[in-house]
Amino acid sequence: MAPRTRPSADADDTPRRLLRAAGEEFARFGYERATVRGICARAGVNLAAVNYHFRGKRGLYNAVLRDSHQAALDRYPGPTTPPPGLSPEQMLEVFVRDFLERMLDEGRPAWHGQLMAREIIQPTHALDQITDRFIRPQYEALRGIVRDLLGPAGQSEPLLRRCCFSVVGQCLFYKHAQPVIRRLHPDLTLGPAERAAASRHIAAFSAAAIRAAAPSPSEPVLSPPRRRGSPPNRNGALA
Amino acid sequence: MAPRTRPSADADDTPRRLLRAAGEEFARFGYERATVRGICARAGVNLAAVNYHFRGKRGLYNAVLRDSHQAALDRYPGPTTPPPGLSPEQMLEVFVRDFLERMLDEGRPAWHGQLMAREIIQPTHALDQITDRFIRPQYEALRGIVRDLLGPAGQSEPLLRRCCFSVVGQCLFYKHAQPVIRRLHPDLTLGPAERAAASRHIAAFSAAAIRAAAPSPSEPVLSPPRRRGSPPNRNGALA
DNA sequence: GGGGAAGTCAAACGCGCGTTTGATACGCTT
DNA sequence: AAGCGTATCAAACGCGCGTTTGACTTCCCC
Repeated sequence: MAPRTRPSADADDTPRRLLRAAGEEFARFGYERATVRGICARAGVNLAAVNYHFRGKRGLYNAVLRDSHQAALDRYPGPTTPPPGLSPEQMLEVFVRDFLERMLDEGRPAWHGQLMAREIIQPTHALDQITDRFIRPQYEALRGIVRDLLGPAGQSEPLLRRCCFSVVGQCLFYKHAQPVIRRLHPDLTLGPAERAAASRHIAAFSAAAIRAAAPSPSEPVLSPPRRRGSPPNRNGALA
Repeated sequence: MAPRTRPSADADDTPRRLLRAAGEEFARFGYERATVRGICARAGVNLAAVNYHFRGKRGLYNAVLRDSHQAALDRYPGPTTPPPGLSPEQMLEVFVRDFLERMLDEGRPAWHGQLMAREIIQPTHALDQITDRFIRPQYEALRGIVRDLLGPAGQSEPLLRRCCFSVVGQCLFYKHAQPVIRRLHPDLTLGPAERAAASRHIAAFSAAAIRAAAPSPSEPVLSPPRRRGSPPNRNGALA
C-alpha cells in the first residue's frame, strides 16, 4: 500500500501532496490556466497520479475546494457567528476585515479565499456548489449587519441588496484590480498595513453611507421599527 | 487589390469584418479564450486572414483595442470633459452612470467597456498601453470629482485614493460578479432600469460616504497637522 | 497580354493540454 | 511461494490551439 518505504499513516502521501500543490497552483493561476503537469511537478509526483487518485483535473479541484473550505472555516470562524455585544459598525468592520484578509492572504496554505474570489469572476463547474455552501451564508451574514445599520430602511430589499453589493464590491476591488492598482500607484505596497487601513476605510466608508441611506437621524433609528417580523438573520445563514 | 467583385471603397472588406467579429469574441470570451478559428468563422473569412492582415492574434487584439477606443471616445465624451456648472455630486453621478453603462452595455458594437473591464482583472500584453491611454485619464477625472467632494480632506492622498477605489470597486462589481449575482438573486434582471438604479445608488452611496469622510463643515479637521512637509499631491498624479 | 503584387483558400505543422495505457514494483493474505 | 489489489511510472494518445505553407485567383499597370 505505502509506496516507497513508508509504513502506513503518513501525512506526506501522494494525494496530500497533490492537494497542497494543486491548491497553490489553482489559487495562483485559476482553474483553467493551472496545468495538471505543473501541479504534478510541484508535488513531485507522476503525471498519472491526478487521474488515479482524483479521477482527473475536475475531481482534484473539487477535492481542493472541499479541503480548503474546511480549513478556512477552522481558521476564520468569521462573522457568521459573531461575538455578541458588538455594534453594527463593529460587526461590519469585522466582516470586512476577515473578508479582505481571506482574499489577500497569501503565503500560508490559505487558498480558499483566493479560490472563492476567482470563482466569483471566472466561474467553473463548482460555482453552484460554492454559492450554496460558502457565498450565500457569508452574504446572509452581511445582509444581517447591513439591515441593522439601515434601520427601518432595511426592509427595502433593493436598498439592502445594493448596499451589500457596495460593500462586497469595494472588497473585491483590492483583490482583482491589483494589476491596475500597481500601475496607477507604483509606490503602493498593499502589505498588511495597507490592507488593514483599506479594510478600516471600507468599513467606515460603507457605514457612513448606509447610515446616510437610513431615514431621518432625528428619531430613534434602530430599535423600534424592526421589532416586528423576523429576527434579522433568519434564513440561509446556517441552512 | 479588392478580392471578389468589389471595386474599391468598401466597408465590408476582410479586415473590417475581422475587427468586428474579433471585438465581439474578445468582449464575450476574453483574449485567451477567444479563438482565432471562432473569430474567422464569425467573420466568414479564411483562417489565415488573421495572420495575413494583423500578423496574428495579438495584432488583431491590438487593432480591436485601437479601433474600439476611438469609437468609445466618440460615443461617450464622458466626464473627462464635464459640462461646467455641475455640483460635485452631479459630476459623480455622471461619472458612475457612464462608467457602468460602458461596461454593461451589450448589443451594439460597444465592446470597449467590456474589454477594459476584462483587462483590469485579466491583464494581457496590452494593459500598460491601456492604462496610459484610457484608465489613467478616467482615474484622474474621478480623482478630481472626489477631491472636490472631500473638500480640505481631499489633500490626503491615501484617503483620496481609497475613496476612488471604493467608487470604482462598486461599479466593477456589477460587471464581474454577475454569475454570483444571478445565483444569489435569480429574479434580478440587471436590465437598463436596474442598471440606472444601481448607478444612482452607487453615486448617492459614495457621495454620502465621501461627504462623511470630509471634516465637519464647521471646523477644518485635517489641515493643520500636515501643514509642513511637501505638498500632498506632488508625485505620480501627472508624472 | 503578360508580369507581379495583393488577397484568398484548404491543408498541414508544432505545441501544450488532459487523459489513457500497459508495464512494473510493492505488501498483504492464504 | 503464489496470488492479488494497490500504487507508481514512462510513454503515448487525441484534441484544440495559433500559426505557416504553397497553390490558386484576381486585378492593376506597363
